[in-house]
Amino acid sequence: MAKFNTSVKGTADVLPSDSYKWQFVEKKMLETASTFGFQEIRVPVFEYTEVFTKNVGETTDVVQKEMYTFTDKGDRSITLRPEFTAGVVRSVIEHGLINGALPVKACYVGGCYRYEKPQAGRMREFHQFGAEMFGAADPAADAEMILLANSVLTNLGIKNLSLEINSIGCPECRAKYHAALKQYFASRADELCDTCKDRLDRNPMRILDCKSPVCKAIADDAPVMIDYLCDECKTHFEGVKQHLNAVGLSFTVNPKIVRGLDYYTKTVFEFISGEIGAQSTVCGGGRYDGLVGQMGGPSLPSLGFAMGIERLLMVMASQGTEFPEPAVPDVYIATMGEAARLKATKLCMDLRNEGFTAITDVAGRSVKAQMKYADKLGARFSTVIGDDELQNDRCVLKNMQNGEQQEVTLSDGIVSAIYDSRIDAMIESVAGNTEDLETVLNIAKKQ
RNA sequence: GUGGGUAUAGCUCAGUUGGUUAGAGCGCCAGAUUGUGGCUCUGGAGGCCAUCGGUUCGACUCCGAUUAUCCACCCCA
Repeated sequence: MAKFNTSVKGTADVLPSDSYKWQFVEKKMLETASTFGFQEIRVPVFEYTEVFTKNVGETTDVVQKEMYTFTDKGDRSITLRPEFTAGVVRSVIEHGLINGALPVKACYVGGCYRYEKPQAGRMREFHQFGAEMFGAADPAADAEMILLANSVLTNLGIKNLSLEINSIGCPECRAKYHAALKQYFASRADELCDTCKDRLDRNPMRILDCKSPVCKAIADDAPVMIDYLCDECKTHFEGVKQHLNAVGLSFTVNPKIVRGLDYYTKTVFEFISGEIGAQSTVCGGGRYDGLVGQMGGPSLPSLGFAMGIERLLMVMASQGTEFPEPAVPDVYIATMGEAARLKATKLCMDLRNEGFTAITDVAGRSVKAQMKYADKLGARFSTVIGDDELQNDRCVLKNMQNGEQQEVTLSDGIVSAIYDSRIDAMIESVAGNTEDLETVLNIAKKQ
């Protein structure tokens, strides 16, 4: 019972050897969003339970059986966020952002929590990046969200995703469609699989998505939402497609795309990968024009999307996507003797204050062991200091890549030698582009 | 919640028809003329063989349960 040394089921540690991937992905996401005018919003990991029950939808699986809900010591019912949108909407209303400049554009990164049975691409704690826009009814907004999602994915170097879009209409035309769909499936109810019989009452649109061959065949002849769209929804959907076409982003209209959260209206979309198993939706989103009003704000047309970071990392792993090299120490200072260790501590601090990564021995090991450690860390330079070096105020700085050594002054020689090498590397990286040299030097100095 | 696969060292895995002190590679630590990494060699640490119960003279091995993990359903990112 006591499991003090294992992580909780459905959770995972990101180890130091992997965290640079997460940092890269998250940074790219926020940077890309910024180019679309989206600023990060940070909302609490937990909210009052009602925030989710009332807005994600009472009948959804997420609310009905997947939430981490508990009572706190103040007798409040609290829930760990199973998704971001509800909390972001709550925050945006609470702080009156929607009384400011519209549309409001916000994005987020963080963990979500759902009590599900873990499998490939599905964790109990998982992480999402997403974006929300409030106060934009125009189809251009829908297109912009899709384009943002697409840019994020592209900028991460992810390929071979398919974009599928659909319109599930407004409450009026959807009600008509629901009725028609229910009638159609009810007429063949005895042929449907058991889960679909359940769905008939709860959410008939879900049947369209069923994997059972029988249901699939039946669904093929079912009425299609697009035929039931009212004029407004229809022209809106056309507008979205026009905007996507205008930038040449290819997509397919999939009338069977249904989002599982109740608040969606009109446009819904998914980015799907074929290479990470059954949980193939890597990004999903859509418009939720009724949600802000429903949560006590003004009626404000809004929309958003979320992408699963673990799933993206799976796609990237499968595609062999390159990540920028993780940072390595600039210099390792090996020491011999107590006096040298004291000096090394000071030298490291000087280097760090200059913005370099400097490491020295804190385990009291032999010089050989220290050198091995420096090698494993991938340190670019190393030096050994002992009594001689202290006396002469000089040491030998070794380039760990090519083994070249140079003698430098102990007090300030290490700093300037590493500066020089960094500048050399930068000059090389812009090879021939001499007009940039000054910029390069400035960057090098600042770093 | 429902299925199926798996469970031996930090990692990847061996382990003969059940037979005594459980193995390899990698990794880790330490040595190989006194103060220098990568290659090589030598040595060392590290496993209640997931847990509990059963069958047996004897179980890592066979059986059952539990737990964890993986995959699928469901649902979603």
